[in-house]
Amino acid sequence: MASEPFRGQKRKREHHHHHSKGGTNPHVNVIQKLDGKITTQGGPQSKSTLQESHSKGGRINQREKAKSLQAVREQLPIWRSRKDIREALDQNDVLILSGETGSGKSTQVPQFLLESQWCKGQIAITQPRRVAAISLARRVAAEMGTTLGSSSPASRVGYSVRFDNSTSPAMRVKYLTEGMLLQELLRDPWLKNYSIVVVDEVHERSINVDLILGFLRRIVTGEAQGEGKREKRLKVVIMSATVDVESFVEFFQTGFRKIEEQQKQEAADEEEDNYSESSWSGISTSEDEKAPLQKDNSIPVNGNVTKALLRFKNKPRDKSDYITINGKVINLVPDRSKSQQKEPCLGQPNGQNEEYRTLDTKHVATCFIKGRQYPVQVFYMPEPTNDFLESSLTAVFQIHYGEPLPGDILVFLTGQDTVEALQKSVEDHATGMAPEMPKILVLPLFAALSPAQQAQVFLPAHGYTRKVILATNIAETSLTIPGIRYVIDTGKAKAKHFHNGLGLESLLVKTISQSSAIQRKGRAGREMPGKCWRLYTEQGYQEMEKTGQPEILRCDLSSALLVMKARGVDDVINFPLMNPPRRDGIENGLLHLLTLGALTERGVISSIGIQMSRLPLLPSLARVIVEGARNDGEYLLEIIDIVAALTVENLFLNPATEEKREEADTARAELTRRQGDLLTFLATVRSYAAENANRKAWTEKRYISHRGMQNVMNVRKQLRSLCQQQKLLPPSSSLKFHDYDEGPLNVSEDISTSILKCFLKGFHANTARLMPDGSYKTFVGNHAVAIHPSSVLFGKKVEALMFVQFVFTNKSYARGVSAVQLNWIGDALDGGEIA
DNA sequence: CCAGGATTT
Repeated sequence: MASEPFRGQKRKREHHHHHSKGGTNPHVNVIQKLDGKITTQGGPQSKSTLQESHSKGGRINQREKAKSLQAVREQLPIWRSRKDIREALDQNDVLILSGETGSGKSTQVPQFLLESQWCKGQIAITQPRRVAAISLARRVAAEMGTTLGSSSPASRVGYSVRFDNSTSPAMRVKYLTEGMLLQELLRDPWLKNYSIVVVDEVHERSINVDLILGFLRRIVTGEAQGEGKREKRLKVVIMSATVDVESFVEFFQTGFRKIEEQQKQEAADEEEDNYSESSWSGISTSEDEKAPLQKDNSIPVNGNVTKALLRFKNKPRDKSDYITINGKVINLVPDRSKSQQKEPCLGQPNGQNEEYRTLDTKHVATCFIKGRQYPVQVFYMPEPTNDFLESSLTAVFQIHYGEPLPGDILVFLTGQDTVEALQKSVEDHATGMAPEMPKILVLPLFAALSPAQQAQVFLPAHGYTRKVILATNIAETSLTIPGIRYVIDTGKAKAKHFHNGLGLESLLVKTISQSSAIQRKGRAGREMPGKCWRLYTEQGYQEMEKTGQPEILRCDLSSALLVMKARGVDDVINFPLMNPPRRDGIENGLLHLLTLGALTERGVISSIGIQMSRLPLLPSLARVIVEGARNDGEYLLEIIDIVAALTVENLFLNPATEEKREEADTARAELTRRQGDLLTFLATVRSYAAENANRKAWTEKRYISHRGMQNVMNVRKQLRSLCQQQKLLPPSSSLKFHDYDEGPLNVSEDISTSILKCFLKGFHANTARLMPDGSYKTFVGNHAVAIHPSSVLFGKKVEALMFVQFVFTNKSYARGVSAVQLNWIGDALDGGEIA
């Protein structure tokens, strides 16, 4: 074993919060399966205590339960602030509430506000994850002494997540996922159902949260224009775990300030038409400079060259950004300033909401709530390490020899490869331990693991044994593991990053942020005082970014832009975002939507775009569905099956041993199609659907995820239903193959070709051709690309490829690969996707 | 010539 890294180490104590016994979650007693993920639930709200009953006795029981929970509520740190929180929102539109772990904010804030005089509608609380939305709703229902959602029409608490809606008419408090609120925004742009929207876990800065904050700011400040305004004001609560309250305050105040300045400006404009120059994000706005940004999007196909010359121009007042393609001028930001201006709406001074206009800082209140966590002692390395696996190994045994039981160890690693490597080395070393030492049980934990394997982590080890859990980031926020007292933090994680010019995403190991490090450390202090070993120096910690980069700065923006366009945001460049993405990222996303036909030449969402936006899919995949609906939707059911499979990650499991891998290969052989992964998915979905006897055994034999296939069937059902609603599919009664239980497993060559041609409508930019040396080069940009080893086409040579994902890890890989013909790619472009 | 951090509609 390597030398001890922590000898002569620096010690430091952080965050000694007050703690009283009988905290929120002293023991965890229920394992709940949801969506293939195992989650724990806190003790007091265990499943058995929440079994709803419609009998009278059951209701009395509920009330008694709620009464006993009241005492627990009053112990929460946030309880003392309930009056302040209510008053803050009596006087302000926005409250930024920063509450540390264990403060009770996610369960209590909605209950406090329910009693506010102005709160007549529903309260929405958004969560980034499904499980959180459901378990919080369950907890709050118990505290309020009411049944949960759909179990009774009188229920006052419910939740809404995809595939699982538990709501009722009398409901006042609704927990929902961020994605669900964005979906509601499509139907109800002013969120009229709600008196308050509470946005929880904002510090995670998911792209959905950033979009939601933008939409909420537009509503609450009056930046949003158009018809259908609210009669009552919307209140907004932003809840964050970290201390960077400032940026959220600034974000909302900017909105209020902007409206005031706009109104002053309008008054001034009565006298003088002001054409002052302004610039956005460093882009020159000079009129003389004809092409401040110019890009050659040449796509050579069949000798023809489609030139997409991108030119931007900006007149600050009318924002008529446009692209020129083959001499055609196409607006990206349509000018609706003439038609939209004078509409009286929320927040404008001539309306009944005059108090909006008293512009001082009173629009935005802030509040800080102490958390309740056990103290965690932190150790740093005296010197940086260049081999975190070796350091982890040393640290595991240093803890095992030096720290008492009970107390399990959680190690944060980067991915499946590092988890498996460390598992092997820890197990090897453990065999050489003295027999009187406690045993070590090593448990891997990452998303691709089967639910049964994930469940191992939550079971107590029997005998004189210490659990060592080797996890990816999944254990940082998504899963909470009981019994952890020692955390080893490598300071690394894999992060995805989208590269605009290349249309390529990378998945690379990066140094984590300080807030991630704090979050990881906190995993040791949930049930008792703990210790955290950071496999980097204290200086290393100081040099980390304070927070991680928001997702919106790291991803393909076409999806987010379609979300905005479909919800009436034409001027996407001025949509309020806390961290506006680079201009070229927006251009790229808009251009992508344009080539998909989701936008018209004027930059307005097209009928195709509207259809796409109603599908819970990436724009490219949504476009494939819409394409499949043309020609009488002949192959749309097949396409839906494939798309459904594409949306589910880790469908085909990767067995740990070589032997099992071969077993999987032979079992899957009947599903494999030489045309590639897409048609292999089709055969898989149909074959699974046709299996009536034992679907679980069917998946196990083939090393296919059972949960994953169940998910595929859910998505398939949803896509079919959405397509029927939009008349992309005929109603089910006249549908020949409504369910493929009887459908053919194989499709003809002609049908395969038609299907792949539909996919080219969404993915013509993701194509590559075979080079003389046997490698593949993309059509767009001529970049080298290799077929991913998980593909059925791995190692095969075909004249051209189409792929669903282009990702850089060790090198550039194509995933979701199909064999196509060169001339199909030309056809896809001639078909007029630039409508 | 050999591999996918985590969410979500």
